Amino acid sequence: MEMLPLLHGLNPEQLAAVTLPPQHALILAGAGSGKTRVLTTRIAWLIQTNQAGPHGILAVTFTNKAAKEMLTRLSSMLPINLRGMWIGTFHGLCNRLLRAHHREAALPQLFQILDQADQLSAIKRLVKSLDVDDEKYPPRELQHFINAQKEQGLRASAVEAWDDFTRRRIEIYEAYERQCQREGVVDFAELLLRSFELLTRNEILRRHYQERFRHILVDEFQDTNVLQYRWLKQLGGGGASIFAVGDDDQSIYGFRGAEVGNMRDFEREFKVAHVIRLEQNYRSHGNILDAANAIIKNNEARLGKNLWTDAGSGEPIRIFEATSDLDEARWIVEEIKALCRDGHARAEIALLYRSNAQSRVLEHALFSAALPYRVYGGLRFFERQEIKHALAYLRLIANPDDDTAFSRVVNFPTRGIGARSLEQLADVARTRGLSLHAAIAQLSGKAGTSLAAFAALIESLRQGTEGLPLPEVVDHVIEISGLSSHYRNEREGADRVANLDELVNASASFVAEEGSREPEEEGQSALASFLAHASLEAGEHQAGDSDDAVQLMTVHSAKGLEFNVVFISGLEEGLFPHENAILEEKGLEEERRLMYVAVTRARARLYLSFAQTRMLHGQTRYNVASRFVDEIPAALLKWLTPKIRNVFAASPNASYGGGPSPALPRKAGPASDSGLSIGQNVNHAKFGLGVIVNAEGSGSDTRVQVNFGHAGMKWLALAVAKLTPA
DNA sequence: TGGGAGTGCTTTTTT
DNA sequence: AGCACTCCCA
Repeated sequence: MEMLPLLHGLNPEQLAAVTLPPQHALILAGAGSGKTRVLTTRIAWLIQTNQAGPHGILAVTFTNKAAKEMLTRLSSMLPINLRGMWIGTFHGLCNRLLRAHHREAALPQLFQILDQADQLSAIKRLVKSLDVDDEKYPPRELQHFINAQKEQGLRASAVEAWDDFTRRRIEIYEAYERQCQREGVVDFAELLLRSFELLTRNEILRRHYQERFRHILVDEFQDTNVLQYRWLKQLGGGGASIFAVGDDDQSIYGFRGAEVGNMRDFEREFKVAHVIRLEQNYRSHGNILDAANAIIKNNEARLGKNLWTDAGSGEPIRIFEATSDLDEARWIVEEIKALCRDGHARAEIALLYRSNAQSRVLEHALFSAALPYRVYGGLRFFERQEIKHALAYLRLIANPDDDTAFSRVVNFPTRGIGARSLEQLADVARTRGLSLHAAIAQLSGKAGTSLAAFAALIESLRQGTEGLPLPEVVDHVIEISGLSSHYRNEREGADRVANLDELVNASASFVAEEGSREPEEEGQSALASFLAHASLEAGEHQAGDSDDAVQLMTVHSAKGLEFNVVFISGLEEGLFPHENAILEEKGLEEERRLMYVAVTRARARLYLSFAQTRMLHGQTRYNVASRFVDEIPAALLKWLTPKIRNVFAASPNASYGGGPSPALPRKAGPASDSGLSIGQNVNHAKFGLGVIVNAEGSGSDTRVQVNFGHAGMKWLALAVAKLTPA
């Protein structure tokens, strides 16, 4: 018997994973080990060997991009129609489930989805109407609280009230639930929780889906939160096989509720017979992998895994110590220029940093050098102001009781409806238990007139678009609402007008795509699915000016990507690892995983850099090199600057070779009469080598703040502490 | 109603 | 420093 062509070229572990008999499986897939390939080949194999039909497969990812990628690869592997297959994000699939069973889920057919920003404004509105003290209960904090509860699977009634403060927050959570229900809107976490509850409560539906999906495949399993895991357990509870792929070493979203522990729990609770490890890396050269392995080895909480490659060790890792953030940026630009001269494509060069604030200096330097670049992580299409305005009008057509949408555009473009009128309206709505829109009819006087005119506008939009194809609906709404002319008259409005036009195009291509793919949603208003699409998929990040551009992004957004050349900048204690994370063990381990992710993005060449001083939040900070630099074996590193100032290495006496000494701003401060100055390296008997970052007081009262790296930031009295210049 | 001044925040981010 | 947000005045 011959092997299916689809299995050709898989290594033994990949093959074992792909062809596993129907049983629960945990695949530990290291960076660059062919994870997506295994996942898609597994699906193709199940179908080709008739173990499952497309109908019986559920595949879950975290991002729309990953879902799309999977679908694309699958359709090139299988010459069949994949329509019946459920591939998508957790949220997308839950949306699909809730749309199909909206009645059972107690939702209006055209329920709207609140994105993060919508949710926040809904909470702000609620806080105002409940007369909550927003100093004590900041809306942002409430939003976080509510989402955290939902992600634990907890309704307001189930949250434990341990103190008065929490009790009040629970009341607000409860009021928020009522408000959402009244308005017919759901937030992201609600999509998950609501569909989980639907399946819990409704045995018939539960069994239907449990019996339908015999194979459940999960991508990036290390990123699942508590609720997502329970959701999977429930769907798989009818004897399905769950095939979970993940990498605990790449879990970098703990800060927003991702639970790496789910991997261990899964292994235990589902009695996974043996975990398959994909450790052969097809991406990076040996030195890069060795560095990554050496770094991650310092983490305690690991399932354990060691990447290897047969690609040869390749080049050493280049490391540069800059005197300042500006100096660092300048050096990076010079290096990139040289790389481009050597024939490297700009798009194959990535510039990574820990936090977005770092991009400014880099962008400036790239811009000055006329190097095309593209920054990821900006405002996305569906998040733009003008787009959200247009969508709000569309939402009001679908559901005039959507108070969030109502509030957004009731006076935009301005039509003389001021804060006073809206307060009046909100009062009426509250006392009578009506939506803002419904409350208009109860209002008289001047406020009543202008608001009635707005209600009439919404009604005319609804009537004027009835039966029209979606793109024409969108176009009509943009024109008649006054948005279009408003932005045309605005000085800087040209881009916004263009974006509104683009929205019409987006709706047209949505219809074109959707019509060919979603037979199950027939009969449902195209408008509603378009609105859901807009919420669930915020759209491409801001397009770059040029296709062949240097790629700038945070380490987080680099996950899943790879480049021939990678720069990791700002490798400084306090920045990377971030100071907020250093204190707790878990935080530091997550930072280290982040570093691991960063390093493993590189195929052939990796640059590391750090700066002695950096401007942050309007203040100059004095830094020492990141501990992660020291976790890389010295033999793998090629220093482009003499190795000094590296507090973790025991060579404090190395001198700065050649050139002028680093241009540290040495202000004559209180510290100077002791022979010490800011920016100076010092030795301390207990804490070791550090750098002075701040000083206060004078004479015998002088205290200095010293960054000791490992030992942290300390304030020391000069009279007491024995500090010697290093 | 809109803009100017004052205030406060600032890790990472997808859905 | 830079940005978002609020508040107050013309």
